[in-house]
Parts: sequence; structure tokens; C-alpha cells
Amino acid sequence: MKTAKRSTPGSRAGAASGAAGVTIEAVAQAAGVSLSTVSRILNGSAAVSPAKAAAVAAAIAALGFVPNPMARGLAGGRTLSIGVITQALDSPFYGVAMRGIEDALDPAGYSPLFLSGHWNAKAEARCIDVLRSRRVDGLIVLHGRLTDAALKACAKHLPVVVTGRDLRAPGLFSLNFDNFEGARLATRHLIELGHRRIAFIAGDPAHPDANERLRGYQAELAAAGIGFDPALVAPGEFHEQSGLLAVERLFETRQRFTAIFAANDQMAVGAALALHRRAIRIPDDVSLVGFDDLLTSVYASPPLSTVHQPAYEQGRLAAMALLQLLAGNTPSADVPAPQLVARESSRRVRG
Amino acid sequence: MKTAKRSTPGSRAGAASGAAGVTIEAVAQAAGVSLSTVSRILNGSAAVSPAKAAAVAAAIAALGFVPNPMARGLAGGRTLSIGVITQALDSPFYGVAMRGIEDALDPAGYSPLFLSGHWNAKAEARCIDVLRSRRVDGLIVLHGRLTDAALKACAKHLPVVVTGRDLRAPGLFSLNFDNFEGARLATRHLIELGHRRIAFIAGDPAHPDANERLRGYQAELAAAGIGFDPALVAPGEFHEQSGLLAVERLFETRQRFTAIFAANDQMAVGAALALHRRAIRIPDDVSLVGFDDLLTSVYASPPLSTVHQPAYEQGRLAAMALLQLLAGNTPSADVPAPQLVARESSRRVRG
DNA sequence: TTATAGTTTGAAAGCGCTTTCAAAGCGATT
DNA sequence: AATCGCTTTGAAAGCGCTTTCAAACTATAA
Repeated sequence: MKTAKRSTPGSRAGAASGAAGVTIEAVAQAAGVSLSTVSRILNGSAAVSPAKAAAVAAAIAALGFVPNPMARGLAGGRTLSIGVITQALDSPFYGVAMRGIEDALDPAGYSPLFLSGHWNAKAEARCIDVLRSRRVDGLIVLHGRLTDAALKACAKHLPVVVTGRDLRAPGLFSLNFDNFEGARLATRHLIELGHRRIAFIAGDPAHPDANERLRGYQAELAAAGIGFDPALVAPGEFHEQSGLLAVERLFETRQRFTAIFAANDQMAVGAALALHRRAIRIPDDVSLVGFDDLLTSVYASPPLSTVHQPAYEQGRLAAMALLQLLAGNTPSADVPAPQLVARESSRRVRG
Repeated sequence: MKTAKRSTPGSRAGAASGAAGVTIEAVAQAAGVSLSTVSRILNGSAAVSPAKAAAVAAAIAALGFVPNPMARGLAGGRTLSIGVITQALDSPFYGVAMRGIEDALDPAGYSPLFLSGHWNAKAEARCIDVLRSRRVDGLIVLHGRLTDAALKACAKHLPVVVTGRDLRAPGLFSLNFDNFEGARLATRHLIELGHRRIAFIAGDPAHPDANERLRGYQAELAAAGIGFDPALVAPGEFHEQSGLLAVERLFETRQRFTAIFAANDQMAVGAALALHRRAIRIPDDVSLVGFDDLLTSVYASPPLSTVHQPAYEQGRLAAMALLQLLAGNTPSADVPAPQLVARESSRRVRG
């Protein structure tokens, strides 16, 4: 069978649809030019007479030729695939970013290759090895745990775009969201509603975003002349369970507060459940504000007031920046500023 | 630079970590055997003397050799990559299945290649073309919209595993979940709690699962001697908004019911919001049961009673079945039976 | 008209691997 | 000791493409 296939190169049993199996050689033959000329047209790597270019274009269209990414990769050309290191495939936040990446890459003919780093620098390093062995043309790292130095080193071989930090290096572009300002917005919202005792559920301190959000909370409190009370800050880990536990802890230590600001929506949801369990009504008894604006937050009961973080846009912008890098341009990207989305989980404090 | 690289094949500027750039030739040289022998050992494609095998293994370890998937793919061997057609990268349900796939594939050395079909047969067909041009070794289709015939045709070239249907063909394995039984379980749960007027929020009728769930609801009603009232069935489309709208419609048409069974959790969440808006308490005034058991359902307020669907397991089993197919075995897989998870959104009907 | 520089083109090498093919090795058989 | 059949091994072809190199043009200047 293999033998048969080899002896009749054209007989690839035509793909279901499309026409995998059509090689560059077939195109060259059909167009009456050499193999190299076709390649040059494909890659725009050298000038070719308009006449031949037209003939080749026609042949490509007629035969439905699609270049084989494997062969391209092997030969040292582009593979048209982009490695993406995400943290978890089922993350409600990164999932949306992944969709943004896919949508931006697709029209350019690139395919993303997603690997999970599991919030773990070692795993991410492994991902990079796999991705490089697969000859990806570029790399997008979504909020990686890798050190800046490791990322810079990687960028020496491969264009890299990273989200969640500010880093500038050759072949490296970074995209960040203003978490500090976002947290100020959330806190200000609560203050404007008359709240003075605002509890804060912090995120994983290993995560720079978490610290920025805490800083924003403190800064806005200070700006409003409200003293910062460390007892009102409950540690969390960015997942639902930790939000629930944080609220439990707040009650156990007998804190008094009229509002809670959770450093992300997942913890806010956990917090909401803790309140629900104690028959504390949102927003009548306690106002609740989250951060991220996950898809699900719109349909929480009540719908969650939160700071919108443009996950889709971040993914899309990261991909577009990488495309720019690949094209040899200097990318630029305007990550939308944080915006408060006031829904039904926050209201004026009861006088 | 290119020239320099080529003229000194070994000088690949050593990868950051690992050692991409070590070729099979280097291994052969180090082990004092021929290139083909190394390949044979790598693929187990022929008997090799133990002495040489040991020498090669040692050389591989010493050099940190990792086969180049591109070259393998080109040469007609395996690429160690598996195409996965999912519906949306940010789906709370498929995301978990994707994680299951990743976890099962990783230890076997395979990498998944995720593409979204957007619930659309045409898009899926395109995905298959891309995947085949990338020479994936196998295909996993998560609840595809492709016809059975298209899938079977595809399986002629490539091992295929598909979820969400029952289909048997050479090179094709399918995995299904018992939606009918799951819906019976949910309905029975409500009936056992004393509910007689149970509204049903249906899913997208284009989706076989949706119809199975409706059938299950009807069957269990019949089994309990409760007449089926079509007016109690509100159409939905499997997303939150449609769940909310469905409840609105139920109220507009002045239906009376003490419980709602939504064909998935996302619609249940939408329904919960609609009830919340009307100050109808769950479960005190109306019981609510969903289907799927999404991660987020545990933290809904109140936590949602639902039918657990093993998304992670389905992903994992699909991947393992494909691995079996690849190994030339006949796969088998036991998708766990549906299980009702009674949480706090359902309770005994008020006498 | 002929030499000169620039442009377009094709042949061929090579990317790293798998696989065929035939040669070599080896023990068993007569 | 010579032969047969089996297993192990290496050389070489080829997967589909990119890229170098040099040949073949073309236009321009002398």
C-alpha cells in the first residue's frame, strides 16, 4: 500500500474535500515553470515576471493546491503555526483569550497550537520545547510564570508576545492590562455608593495582577480618606472555593463591612455563595464587586458588578502583535482601559 | 547566517533548554550504528540487537535527542499530533473535555491540535482539511455537526473518535453519553420531591442531545402517570439568555409550575436569573434542576441540582480510545452513567 | 556592436526522518 | 564443509518544500 502510494505520487486518494496531495511540483508542471519559481511566488521571496505569476496563480487555483506545512517547516520556511501557552484549557478567562487568538490568526492563515502551562514555570518551559520542536513561527504566552529573562532568551530565536507584564526586548512584545486602575475603579464605585467598610478578597500573591489589584484598592481608599484596615483583607487564591472561605474567615473574625470587593469574579461568586448561606442578601445587606467580567457573571443571581477585563481583545491583540512581529514591523497595541460594569450586586449603602 | 548554519550542521546554537538540533544522525554516530538502526529503535519497527539498542538508548539520553515531528510527518511516519475539533475554545463544557484530552495524550507523547468548528458543519470540514494538511495521526471530534457519512469517509484515511453519537465503522470509534437516562433521573428527582407540574426548558433541536433529554423528561413523566403538557415545554438554545427568555415566556403564558428542569446548566442559570428578577425564591418557591454539572454550577447561589455529565472523562476516554486505535487495537470505553447531583436548588414541594 | 551590470530562472542540495532494498551475518541442516 | 533460510544491518531514495548557485536572459552603456 505504501509502495503503491509512492510509485504514483499523484494518487493520494484525493482528500475528502479540498485537495491535499497536490504538490508544488504539480503546480509547477501545470503552470509550465520550475518548482523554485512557484516557491518564490508562494513566499514572495524574489521577483517573478507577472506572466508566470499569473500562470502559477491560475494553476494553484485550478488544482486547489495547499502547501504542506510539514515540508515547509522542515525546509526551514514558515510553518504558519503559532504556539500558545495558556494556563488551563478550561479556564473561563483564558478560554476567551484563546478564542481571540484563534479569530485573529485564522484570517492570516496561521493555526494556533495550544498547550497548558498549569501555572507552573517548569511546565511552561516544557511547552516551549515542544513548540520549538514543532517549529512554530512564533509564541504567545498568556500570563506566563516564566521569568522575564527566560522569555527574553526565547525571543532570541522566535518572536514572542506575552500578556500580563511589561517587558521590552528585541523580538519580544508585551501586553498588559491596568489592574491597578481597575481596582481603583471598583473601590471608587463602592465608595461612591457610600460604603466605608469595604472588605477585600485578595488573589494569589504569586500573581502580579493580584498585587496590583490590592494596591489599587488601598490607593483608592487612601484617596477617599478612608483608613486601610488589614483585617478587612482576606487572602484568596483566585478560585471560587477560596472566595467562599475568605468570607467565612471575615465573619469568623467578626469583621464589620457593608461591601466586598473580590480580586476576581470567580472568588466573587464563591463569596456570593457564602453570603447566600448565611441568608445575607446581595446587594441589600452587602454589596459585592468582582473583577474580570467573565461571561457567566452577567447571569449570576444577582448579576455581578465587576471590572471589565477585555480577555478577548487581549488575545486578539496579542495575536495581531505577533503577526506584526512576524512581518518585521514594530507592533503596537492599545489594551482597552478597565471599565466598571455596574450591575445588580452593588447598591447604595443603607443609611 | 543561514549559510553558516547549513555548513556546520551541528551548530544549531543549542536550544535554550533541552536540545533541539540534535539529529538522528548525531545519535547514530555517537552510538556507532547507522541512521536506519536508530530509526528502527525509535519506532520499534524492526528487531534490533540488544547491544545496539542499549548503545542507542544511551546516546539518545546523553545527547538529549528529541525527534523532529516535522521530519517525521514529512517522511510519512507519525507526527505524534492529534487533531481535535471542538466547538468553541471558551465553552465551559468542551473546555473541560479538552483538558481531559490533553491529560490523556500528554503521557503518550502526543500533542493535541485544537480547532473550533463553531457548531457548523462547513467550518468543521475546513478544520479537517487543515488538520490533514498538518498530517495529524488521528482525529477527535467533539460533538461534531458533520454527517455520519462524512465522518466515516474521513475514518478511511485517519483514525477517528467522535463523541455525542453512536456510530461504528472501520477506523472509527464513538463515545456517547446517556442523555435520555440523565433526563429521566432529573425528572424523577423532581417527581420524588412531590412536584407534578414540571416545566422543561428544551435545548437546540438541531442537537441530538437536546431531543434525547426531552424524550427522557417525557418518558419519566409518563412512567409516573403524569400527563405531558406541551405548554410546559419552553424552547431554548442551550445558552443562558435563552434560559432566561424561556422562563419569561412561561410566565407570560401564565403557566403554573413548581419546578423547572432545564436541558443544560447554562439555561438553568439564565432561568435562575429570571426567577430572581421576579423575586421568586429557589428552591422555596420553585425548584430548579439543570444538566451537565458545569464547574460553575457548584458555586451558583444556590448551588444547582443537576445531572452530572463527565466531560473530563469523555475527553479522556476519547483520547485513550484514539490511542488504542493508533496502536491497532479495538478500543472500548465505558462512559460513566449519568448521575443526579442534588444540591440546593431543588426541594420538596410545599404542601 | 560588444562588454557590463542587473534580473529572472531552473537545477540541485538539503531540512531530519522513514522505509525499502539488498547485502551481510548466523545458526541449522544435510 | 557447503547450503539454505532466517535475522540484523546499512545505503540510499524519497516525503514536499526552501534556498543557494550559477546559467540564461535583458537592458544599458561604451
